[in-house]
Amino acid sequence: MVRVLLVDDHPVVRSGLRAVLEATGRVEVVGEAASGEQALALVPSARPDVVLMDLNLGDGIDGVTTTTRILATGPTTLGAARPPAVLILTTYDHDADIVRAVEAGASGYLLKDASPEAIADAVAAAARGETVLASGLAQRLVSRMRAPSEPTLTPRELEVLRLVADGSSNRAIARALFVSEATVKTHLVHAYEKLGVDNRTGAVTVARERGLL
Amino acid sequence: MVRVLLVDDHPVVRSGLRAVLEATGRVEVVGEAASGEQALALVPSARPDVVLMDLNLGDGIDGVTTTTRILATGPTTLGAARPPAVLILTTYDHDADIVRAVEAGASGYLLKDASPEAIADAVAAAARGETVLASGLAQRLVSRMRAPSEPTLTPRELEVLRLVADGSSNRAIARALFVSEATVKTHLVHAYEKLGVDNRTGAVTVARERGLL
DNA sequence: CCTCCCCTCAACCGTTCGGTGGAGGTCTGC
DNA sequence: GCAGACCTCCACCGAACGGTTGAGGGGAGG
Repeated sequence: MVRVLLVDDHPVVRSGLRAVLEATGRVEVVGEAASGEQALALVPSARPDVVLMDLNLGDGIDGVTTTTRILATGPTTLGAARPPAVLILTTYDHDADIVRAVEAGASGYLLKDASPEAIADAVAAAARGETVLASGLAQRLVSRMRAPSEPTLTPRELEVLRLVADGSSNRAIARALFVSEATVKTHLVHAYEKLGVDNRTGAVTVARERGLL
Repeated sequence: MVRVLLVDDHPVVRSGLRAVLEATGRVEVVGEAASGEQALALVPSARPDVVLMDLNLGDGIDGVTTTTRILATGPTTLGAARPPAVLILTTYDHDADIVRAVEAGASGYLLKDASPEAIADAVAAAARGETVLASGLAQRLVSRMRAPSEPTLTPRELEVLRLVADGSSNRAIARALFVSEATVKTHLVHAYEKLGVDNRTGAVTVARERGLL
């Protein structure tokens, strides 16, 4: 029996996962958490083999952070030989956080519209130490490694873009970030190039589509 | 026993709802549909008292359309005395479609992060013919009736705004809509006033927040 | 019929943006 | 130590945008 901890802020989804997993007869749900904080508190006592975690946890710490912390719990914490595998569950395929979670050490990710069989299989695979990636992300990771066809915005560029999204003028952004207007324009021009657009509104839309904002 | 039909494109959510509802002992799940089309096909034979419907059904016809059609099935269809009550289930509180669904005759709406008790209560209330509205929308409906503090964008303004969101220039929008650039600017100025902003990027953001795009 | 709303267009103005081509600074990693 | 990335800033230009006023036509509804 694979010991699983469910982490999702929706009670209904937790019930559904529990029903789906227990129906397989191969999985034992050893706990449920409605937030990242709860999950972190439960891991030591519940000692799951696999943590099935929603990325979008509403208020509180997010799924990526929770994943990082769970995987950081070394052998020192209680008697666990090693931290549990973390399997990411998410609604949207185009969530930039997925990449971050996998880079943080998650064993894979699943879409919420997956079939019960697919979910059960993925849990079993994660318990065996394997990695499970749905197609979309696999492609994205490969392409990111191979050729950075989707360039990364620098922190400063992102910061500027966030203010642009609010409808701020370059002057306002400059004041907010304590830099000159020229600097703001430079950041924006760079962001335009990276996003493949030629104006601020398009940049905001593309950034949103890629989950950068 | 209240007869309920579940409509959601996520198998996990359907399982969760089934588990939650059947645990109350007052509800019988008489069917599950993964799409609007399936739901419409199942209603006559399953004869539910209440249809619990997700607004976001992925591909195919959407939740609002499905709701409209279900409620349009009069006594002519089979032996049903009247169409079932439709209870909307949605993830986001700020979805403009909620208002449309309620206007289409839905008996109320629930958020997916609601507690099992709240969901069961809402289903029971809907079966009794009552209306259940979560707080957010109730306020919105009231305020929309009382004072249009949240003005409505005209169809043309929305159309322009959608193109703006893609990063199109006024000139490009004018060409796309076969009007002059002056007209585009007029629409935009009106939209800015209604949305309480003073530039296109801010307008897009506010419109997105309000679920208008 | 007359009003109200929506869509359409024009001309003019000042402001803001987008694009270019620089330049100097810090910090990281090889 | 030096390349490379990142952040900072300047000056200039044309293009696009935001704001205003004014105006005409069509459809819905009292």
